Parts: sequence; C-alpha cells; structure tokens
Amino acid sequence: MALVDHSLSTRDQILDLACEMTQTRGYNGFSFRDLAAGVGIRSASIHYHFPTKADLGRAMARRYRERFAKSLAEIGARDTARAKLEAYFDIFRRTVTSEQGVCLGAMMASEALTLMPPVQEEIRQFFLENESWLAGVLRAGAESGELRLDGSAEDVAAAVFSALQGAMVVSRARTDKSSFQHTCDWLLRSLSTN
Amino acid sequence: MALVDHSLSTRDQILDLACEMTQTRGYNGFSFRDLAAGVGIRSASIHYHFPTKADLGRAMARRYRERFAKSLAEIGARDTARAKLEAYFDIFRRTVTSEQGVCLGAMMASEALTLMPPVQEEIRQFFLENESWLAGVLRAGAESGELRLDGSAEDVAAAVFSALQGAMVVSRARTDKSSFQHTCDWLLRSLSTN
DNA sequence: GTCTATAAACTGATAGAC
DNA sequence: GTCTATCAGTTTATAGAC
Repeated sequence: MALVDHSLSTRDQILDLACEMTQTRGYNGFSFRDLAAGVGIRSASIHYHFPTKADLGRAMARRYRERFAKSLAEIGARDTARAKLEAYFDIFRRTVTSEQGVCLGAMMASEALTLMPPVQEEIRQFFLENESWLAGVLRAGAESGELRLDGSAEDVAAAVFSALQGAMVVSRARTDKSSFQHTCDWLLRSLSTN
Repeated sequence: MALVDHSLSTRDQILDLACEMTQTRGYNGFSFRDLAAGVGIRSASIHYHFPTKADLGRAMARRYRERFAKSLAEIGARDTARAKLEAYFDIFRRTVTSEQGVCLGAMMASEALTLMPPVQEEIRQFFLENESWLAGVLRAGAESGELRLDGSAEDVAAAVFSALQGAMVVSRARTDKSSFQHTCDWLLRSLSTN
C-alpha cells in the first residue's frame, strides 16, 4: 500500500495518499490517522493543511478534475480518433493495473450521498467534461468516416464512458484482470467502421 | 430514505435496510445505529441477528446473489434474446430510479479492500453468474441471427455488464437521470442485427 | 428478542507549546 | 508546520436483566 513521494510538499503527499486510499478503499474507508501514518506525521498536522475532511475531499476532486482536463487537452492533439480513444483508455488502464483502484470520480459518485454538495458538484463537472470531450472525439471521427456511431455523439459518449467506469469496478472483483482490456477492445471494435 | 416493511421479520427488515443503505451510501457509510433507528429497535438488538458487521455484509451479498440468480432463471424463459436483455436491463433500471442507488455488487466491489474475504468471494461469484448468464443469452441470440457480436460471447457479456454497472454509477452524479436509459438503448442497438 | 448499560477503540477536530 | 494533549461524538461489540 501507501508509498508516498517524500520529495513533494507535505500537502501534496497528503493529497496523493488521500486520492489513492479513496480510489482503493473509498472516501469513508480511510481516516486522518491513516493519512498521517502514511505521510509520517501526526494526524493533528493534517488539519493544518486541510481543516476538515470535506476540505480534503474537495481538494482531491478538484485536482483530479484539473489534471484530467490537462490530459484530455494533450490527447486531443493526436491525429486520429482511434489514437485519441486508445490514449484515453490508457489513462484508466493505468489506474486499474498500477493502483488496483477505480476512477476517483466513480468512487465519489458511488458515495455521493455521504459527501458535501461542493464535492458532488466537482464530480458532476468531471463527468460532464469527460463526456463532452469524448463526444467531440466521436463526432469528428464519425464525420471523417473513421468511426460509426449507433446514436448521437452525446449518447454514445455517455455509454462509452459508463462502460469504462464499470469495467474498472468489475475488474476489482475478478481474479482475471484482463477483462478491462477486453472491454476496451470491444468498445473500439464497436465504434470502428472496418 | 429508509422506509421499512414492518410486516417482515426483524431480520429481513434489517437486511432490507442494510442493502438499501449500502447501495446508496456504501458499506462504510452507515452504522448499526442507523439500521436500528430505521427498524425501530436498539443497536444492540441488531447484534442478536448479525453478531458482527461482517456477518451482515455476507448475508447481504449472499441474499442479493441468490435473488438475482432466481430473476435470471425467470428472465431466461422469455422468447427472444432482445426480450431477455430488456428484462435484464429493467432490473438495474429499477435500482437507479427507485432507490437512487447502484448495484450492491458494484458498490461492494468498489469497497472490496475494506471487506472480509468471504464477502469479496460472494461478489466475485455474483459477477461470474451475471456474465455467464449474459454470455449464454448473447450466444443464443447470435446463433439465431437475432444479434451480432463484435467478439466472443464472454467478452461482449463482460462489456455489456460493465456498461450497465458504470451507467448506474455515472447516473448518480448527473442531474439528467435519463443517461442510464440512453446507454441501455445504445447497447441494444449495438447488439442488434437490423 | 429486545432492552439498558457499558466497554474499548476510533473518528474528526481544537488548543496551545515549540 | 509539526508537535502533545485532549475533546466530544461515534463505532462495533459484549454482559446481563427482562
């Protein structure tokens, strides 16, 4: 578990560990003491950086969303729709394989009723940005003849996004971890014209 | 929240409420006191029916799996593959619309690292049974010419199941709740020959 | 079966010294 | 920024009366 990069600021170490624990155990599955033990300080010191757990939750969700937005902008520079989709799928595959966790957005959405409204809003925005980006990629791919869409770009984007999120969750309960990759492959086949 | 059928045995009332709270708030998002308050007894009395929370978790997971197996057997008697798939999707849509929650299996898989191994095993089995049933439906539909599969029945089953699970999670963070239905529709279109 | 009473551990959080 | 010390509230769980 819980390896932290001690060259980072304490605040970033806390944020990193909190994200990892949320993605693997859930927001209600770790405590300030867990964070303190991982970072190597006392739990009271966590409150200096994040007064309440809700503050920590909001900071996690916002940073995750912002980093994702940056990644999407980078991936958007690729040539083909297929290359963009593959790079996008790769982000989530790294989460599944390295951390053994699920998307922070999916985990927080699952536990949304136990979270403060500002955190819920960050997650809602995260989903919107992902589906909007995906819809753009799909639309362009369909117009260039590279992809075929069985429905509006928005609906297909929501379905593809849902499939990825679900594949991460399902993969956790499986001994055979290759199911995530199989679902990615199937999605690409379903969207391809040839 | 939390309306319980008082004509049932106390044990079943506890189980019902525990399932609902797990599906809406997560396994680590409710306490014995919450259950006691909902059922109308004291938290100590919960321990008479379920000595530990792990026992409660195992009972929830097992009952959910068994009820699902019964539903799958019933749905399997329908005529066409399409009718079976629609009835199957309906099970999950009821979860999304009425309880505003996600599948118990998905929630417990997300929080798996905080659960005892016997509970994890129930969830693993639940996923296997669902995907196996789905693969059977898809295979029969493909052989009869009703469906077209872009891949093995097992892989497509895993992808469809993932998409449904993910659609429930995503739907929770959305103001527009119709996204679940749109994903179901897209799945049916993607699998249909006409 | 449910109750009261209680335990022991843990939770998020604060005050104040260094 | 981090510490010690401490708080009030909550958690799962047990003992024993009714």
